[in-house]
Amino acid sequence: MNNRNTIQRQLVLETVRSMHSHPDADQIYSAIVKDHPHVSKATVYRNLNLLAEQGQIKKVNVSEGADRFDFRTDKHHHMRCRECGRLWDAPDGAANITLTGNTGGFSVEDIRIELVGTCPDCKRNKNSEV
Amino acid sequence: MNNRNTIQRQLVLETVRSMHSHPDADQIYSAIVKDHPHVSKATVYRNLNLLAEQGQIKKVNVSEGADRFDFRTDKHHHMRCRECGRLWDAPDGAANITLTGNTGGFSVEDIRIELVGTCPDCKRNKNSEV
DNA sequence: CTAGATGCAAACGTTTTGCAAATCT
DNA sequence: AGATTTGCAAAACGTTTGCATCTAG
Repeated sequence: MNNRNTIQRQLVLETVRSMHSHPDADQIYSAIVKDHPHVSKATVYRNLNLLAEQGQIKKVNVSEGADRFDFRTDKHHHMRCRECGRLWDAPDGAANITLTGNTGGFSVEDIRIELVGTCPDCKRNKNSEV
Repeated sequence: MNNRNTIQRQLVLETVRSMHSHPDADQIYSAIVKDHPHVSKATVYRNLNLLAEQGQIKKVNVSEGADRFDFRTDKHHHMRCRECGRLWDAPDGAANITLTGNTGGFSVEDIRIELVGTCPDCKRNKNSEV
């Protein structure tokens, strides 16, 4: 049997599903530990990886800092604000990528896209700083 | 004055320019230390970051493992082989991305694309394994 | 009963940092 | 001379691992 239903695993899954802010492992761990001080960070990491492998959650690799985790498992892109570091979901159809064939014998199996820029909140702050 | 012309900085720049295999900091360091045993890894890191900031080389963030460095500074995408980990330049026009406007007030300033798959070499090895 | 999961602490790989000494300009 | 850069070692950071213990099925 693989995939036992431990309290820890349920907690990790529930916590990721409840946090819609693309948290990293540490934020998920902190949220869990608040109510369950006995849970260890290693277990959180192990379960995040396992749940991501199983497709129950998604691991989002970002170009700066720790990996984020996403309760959304459907295909969508992310926008990272270079000011505050927050990750945003790109609206459906915001970015469209097409492979135009010639990859010189390299088989493309996955495409990772990250839109980097400035979020509305940080744009506002920048303006008011002037 | 910013940007002194130290031997170490020249070495880092020359070494990156001479290695066309998308090396990581450690590989660049090893290549330098071979002939200049006194150079420290911290200096290599500091210069790689500085040269990348100045646009003389490019830092390529990949979704697995250490950052790579690229002598090419022109805009192009990369393909990462999940078998051997090597990075390949995507031929011009291999991938085409278009922003279709609606990013909900988020200003996109940069688009990072990584094509993940299997390189020709590793495809060949896989077949002969069967 | 036992394969699988946990907690802990220690190790890991990558990168940055504090500081005194050295070096460019 | 003076600001910048270096080397070194130590720390930071995010993540994984070894191992003895525990637990779900």
